[in-house]
Amino acid sequence: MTANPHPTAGPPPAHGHDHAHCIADALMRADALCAERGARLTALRRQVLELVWNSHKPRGAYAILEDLSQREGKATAPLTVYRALEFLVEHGLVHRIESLNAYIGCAAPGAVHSGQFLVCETCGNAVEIDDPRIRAAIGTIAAEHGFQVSRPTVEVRGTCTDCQEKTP
Amino acid sequence: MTANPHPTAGPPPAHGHDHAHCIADALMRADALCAERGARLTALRRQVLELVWNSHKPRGAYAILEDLSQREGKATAPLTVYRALEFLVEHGLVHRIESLNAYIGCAAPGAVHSGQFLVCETCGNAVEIDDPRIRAAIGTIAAEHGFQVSRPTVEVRGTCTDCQEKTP
DNA sequence: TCCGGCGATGTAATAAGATAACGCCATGAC
DNA sequence: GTCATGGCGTTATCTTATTACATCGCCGGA
Repeated sequence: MTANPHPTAGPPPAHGHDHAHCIADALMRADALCAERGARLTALRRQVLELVWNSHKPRGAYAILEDLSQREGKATAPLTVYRALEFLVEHGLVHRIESLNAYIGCAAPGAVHSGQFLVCETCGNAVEIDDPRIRAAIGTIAAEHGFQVSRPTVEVRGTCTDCQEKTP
Repeated sequence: MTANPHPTAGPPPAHGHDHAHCIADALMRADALCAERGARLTALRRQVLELVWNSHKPRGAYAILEDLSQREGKATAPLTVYRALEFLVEHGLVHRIESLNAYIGCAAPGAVHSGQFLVCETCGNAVEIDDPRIRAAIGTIAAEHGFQVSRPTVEVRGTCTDCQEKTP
């Protein structure tokens, strides 16, 4: 990580797209969403959001912490990051990937997010999906059990297309 | 926890069933399955399995560790428990609930387990389901993304019937 | 203007969860 | 018997997350 002190200025993370655009978009949407809700997207929170969006890989809180410390030029406490992440998760700007203890930017904040992910075990990328069939199936079976859903979590581990091609 | 030094000898955990039966069943199935596979269900592993089955609530590794230490009458190292859990998970006798960092006995070891759970946030109970619709939906969308599934995880947080009735 | 309150952040300590490295011992194959 | 293997013990350490308490700064009302 020390090789690239300014991660956001680096080349796109081999994902075949202009990632700077992803980040800029995410920040814009976050600004809009928070303005709309009267939520305070402070400099710190915005910075953490940007660091989360640094790639399409879920990032651990302590990895973000390191980046943040580096940017600020001074050591930052874990709590600082956890609090920012808490805010971002609450507002649906970031999702937590439970099976990795890691965080990833939400592709569609504001919209319904049932939190479904395809997580590649090889490259580490995670793609957010929001499949109505899965959502429906969960709703149905929950109803059958008289279970009231508050937060459905779907994390599918496996291998993405790119990685399958690389190692056939 | 210190109030009940012999958890397995206690009353059923308010779940409306003879839980001792659940435990005995689970152990029997485990014995059979391991015998069939030539896997060694040692005394330690069996003990840990029993402790996992102590309730229908997912239990943390350190909670199990405490129970184990108490039973053995001497301090046990975390690794001991983790190794046993690893074995049990590998053989599908126990599932890990990612969103809780906790472990729970598998209701149907040997059968296909796609690892789907309804987790009650109030009472802590987790019910394993294995809904073909959810499984199918995950399979479909994964295929659509060219994603090769290795381990699907579905953990639905919410409130179970009993707890809904208690706090309407 | 000053003050009170509240939300955001800083600091320190520690809890909770998990693993790495090393070695001993029991079991079973030969 | 001896050797290899797998299970287990011991110690240290790492990662992840939270608790408790202090401080800062902004904003509204007196």
